[in-house]
Amino acid sequence: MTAPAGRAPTERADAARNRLRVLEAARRLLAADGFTELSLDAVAKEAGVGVGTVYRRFHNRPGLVYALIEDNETRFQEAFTRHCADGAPSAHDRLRAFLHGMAELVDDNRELLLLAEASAPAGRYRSAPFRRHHEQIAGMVTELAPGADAAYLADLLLMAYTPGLFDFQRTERGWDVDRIKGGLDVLIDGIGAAEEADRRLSHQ
Amino acid sequence: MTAPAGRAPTERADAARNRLRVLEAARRLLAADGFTELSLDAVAKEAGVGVGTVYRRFHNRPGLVYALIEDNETRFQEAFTRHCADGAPSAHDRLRAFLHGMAELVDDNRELLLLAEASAPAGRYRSAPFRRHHEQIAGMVTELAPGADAAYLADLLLMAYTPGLFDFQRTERGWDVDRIKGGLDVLIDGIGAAEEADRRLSHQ
DNA sequence: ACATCAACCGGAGAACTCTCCGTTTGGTGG
DNA sequence: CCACCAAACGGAGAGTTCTCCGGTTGATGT
Repeated sequence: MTAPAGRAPTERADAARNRLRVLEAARRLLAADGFTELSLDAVAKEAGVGVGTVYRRFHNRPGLVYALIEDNETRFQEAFTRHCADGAPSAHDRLRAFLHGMAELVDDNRELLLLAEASAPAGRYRSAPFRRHHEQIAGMVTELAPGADAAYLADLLLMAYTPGLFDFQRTERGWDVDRIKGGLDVLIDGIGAAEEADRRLSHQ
Repeated sequence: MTAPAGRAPTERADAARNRLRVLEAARRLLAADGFTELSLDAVAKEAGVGVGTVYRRFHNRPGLVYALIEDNETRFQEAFTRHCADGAPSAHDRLRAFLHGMAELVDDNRELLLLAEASAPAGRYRSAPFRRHHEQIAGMVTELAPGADAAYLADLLLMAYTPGLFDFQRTERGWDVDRIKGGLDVLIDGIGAAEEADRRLSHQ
């Protein structure tokens, strides 16, 4: 009668049980074999279910891995919402907080994200998290620089968190998260400054 | 004696013959089956060589597809070099020309690039073209804004050409190339403006 | 011409992804 | 308690990717 509070209307008991089994099996295999590979075949075997079950529920590897990360993502969103409620910060400050927080979120889940997007990287732009983040960033950019192409700038800002790039910068280039945050700051200031310059020009 | 002018020192005749066969077979299959898939097994069969031969020479699908695009890339580089020779344009103008030209290059080869990075997207950052472009862009950014983190900004500018994103913007969002160029212009101006603002602040 | 050998060839085979569909089962209304 | 069926299960199988290694061959020096 009452929906089980977890998922969509009335998830069957066996489905719920198997969902947990699969997620736990995935965590177990990742802990054992490292974060560089995760065969869904192996996950199914470890979970004691058929491969069909795994694929029906999670669609593909990114789907499974995102399910593993979901909690961190919602915590990040809550933290951001809380920050916005504190003393009504300016668009500039909110954007900065969002981008910095995002950098930390991605850094914390670097290996998992990398694994997720090793396959099906094109699906990223259609995914729900990407769309949501895009909307949020575009909103703040519009506020900060009403004249600029907010949608495009939001795209580019989001690309800063592409797992492959992020990991490359952190690992191969040896940059720390602060350097990345600093780079993003330049961009934020640049967007604001370009807008200002634009305004001065057209109001001259 | 004389190197065959094509490749590394003394490519064997059979190797050269097979290389061409494979490339032609790939073009044939792409023309026939569309640009959404390209099985290297099928390419090998079509070319009349073993799969091992294909993989040894091109390593993986991106490798093969990049070989297919290589000509366009060198034409782009030559055009850019020519532009830089014309009347010594400013860093701002050169960067703008480079980014716009790149947008057209990527647009022209959209389908192939998308195909190439459908697998092995992480390899992108280590690839020779990426490194070369990065260096070129970073150089111009340094000239334009000596205070900013040129390496980071170059990374981000290059991410604008990620095949998945580019195709998404063009196809799903229905943007034309000019809109993308316009978005890049805002960024270029922003980088310059932020730098200027920075300078004013520190010289105050 | 011929011997030598590094480089190349080819395809069997291991591992993986994802689909398809016949079978089973949890939930519900009578 | 039972009958019903939408939903979930599972694993065989088709299609790929990529590796490995025994066999072959093109280039070179004599």
